[in-house]
Amino acid sequence: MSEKQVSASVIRRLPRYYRFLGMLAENGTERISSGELSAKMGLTASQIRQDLNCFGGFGQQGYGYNVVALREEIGKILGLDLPKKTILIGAGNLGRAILTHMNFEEKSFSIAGIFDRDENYTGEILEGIAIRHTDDLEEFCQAEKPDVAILCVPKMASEDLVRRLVAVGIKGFWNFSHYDIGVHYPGLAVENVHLGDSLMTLCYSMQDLENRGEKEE
Amino acid sequence: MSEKQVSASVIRRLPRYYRFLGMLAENGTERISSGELSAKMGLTASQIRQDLNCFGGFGQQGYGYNVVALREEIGKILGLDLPKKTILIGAGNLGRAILTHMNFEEKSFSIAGIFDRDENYTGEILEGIAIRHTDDLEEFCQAEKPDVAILCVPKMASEDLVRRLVAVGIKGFWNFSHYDIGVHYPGLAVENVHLGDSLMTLCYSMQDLENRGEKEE
DNA sequence: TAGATTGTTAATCGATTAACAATC
DNA sequence: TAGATTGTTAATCGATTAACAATC
Repeated sequence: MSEKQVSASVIRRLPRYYRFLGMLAENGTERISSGELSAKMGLTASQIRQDLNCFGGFGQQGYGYNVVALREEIGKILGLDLPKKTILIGAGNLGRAILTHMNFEEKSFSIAGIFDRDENYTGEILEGIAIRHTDDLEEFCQAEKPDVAILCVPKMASEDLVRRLVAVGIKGFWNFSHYDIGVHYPGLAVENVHLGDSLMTLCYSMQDLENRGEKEE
Repeated sequence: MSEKQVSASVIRRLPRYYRFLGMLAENGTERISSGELSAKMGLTASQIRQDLNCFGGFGQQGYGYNVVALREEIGKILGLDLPKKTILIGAGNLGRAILTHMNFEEKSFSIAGIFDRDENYTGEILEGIAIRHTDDLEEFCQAEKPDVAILCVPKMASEDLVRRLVAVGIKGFWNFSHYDIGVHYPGLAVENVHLGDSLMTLCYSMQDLENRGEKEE
């Protein structure tokens, strides 16, 4: 049962399928065809069928796909059911916003600890968890063996922190810092969030929109 | 002087170039070749040269690229110098984190107003700006004519808000809500940030890492 | 000048789309 | 059964990589 490597392009679309199927399920839609779904999502029916068939045949000819069943399959493919013990590094504005805004449990992430280097934060309770000082990172990780770290610290602090976290066995990073983990540590699971890049891309689109408008005049 | 449409794949790489060149400039590096830069960034020299040549020849044979000059060129291509009057909708945890964490001015975004539907927030000052009630949105926008809205509200609230914002002339959205603006309003500049999708992608990578590990045993 | 490195064209690779036979 | 829609193969399209002549 050799699993053929699935391309990153396909994987990146799975969460979006998962979201749309969730919405459909909420609306009580029972079944959907690739054609209907493609119209809603703004892509081609072919692509949807190709994407899904990387993982198996989840549909039925002449019927389409069962919304709830397909959603669950995609959830399993993504590993949303795999438990992931998680720590948050950096309890500033961004760390707190992420902590409260994400539905971690829903995706089987459990927040086991929160760390910050600011001693004024130490002991403060966020979402039922006391903030620890970064000095206690090693001790905590050796005891608790977390899998994932959410990195909400400035770039300057990241290099050292990543080294320490990798040393105590962290295998996955949700990286909001601007330190390029992937380049330095291959073989980890890293997901970089560069909000600045996203804002710059919007910037380009705005300019592009304006240029196009001028040309039409 | 017909500008050929540049592909989204190229555009999405520009902010990353911009960031790396910024780092190099900080370190005092004066010039860099596509080969050196590709090694640092984990991509091919060919790709860098191809990407840059979508916009013009910024290098010099036998020498490479001037770091500071190239960075500025990319900034201009992205439109970082184009002023963008911006409003924030939703002053909850996430909105506040974004407000304080992003370097808006650096990219010529100026925050002109902040709105929230929670009356308890009205009048509160964030970064020198008083939070307004969402009811005052139209009046404010007709007077101030902002270009961009940062949408940090729940999905439920977004549909109505986007309709209202488009009506008063907002052309760009930095969208942290889960409402799919692009599908409903083509012809706007929209940049969606789906943190949940990013977290699910990390989830997949974790599972994948584990599977690979097991196979090797 | 000789060496280095770009700009650019050509070749390759992968991803998307189209088509259609299989089948519910 | 007839109609619909999948799973899957083949065709197309676009993006990445390789190669090399131009040139600083």
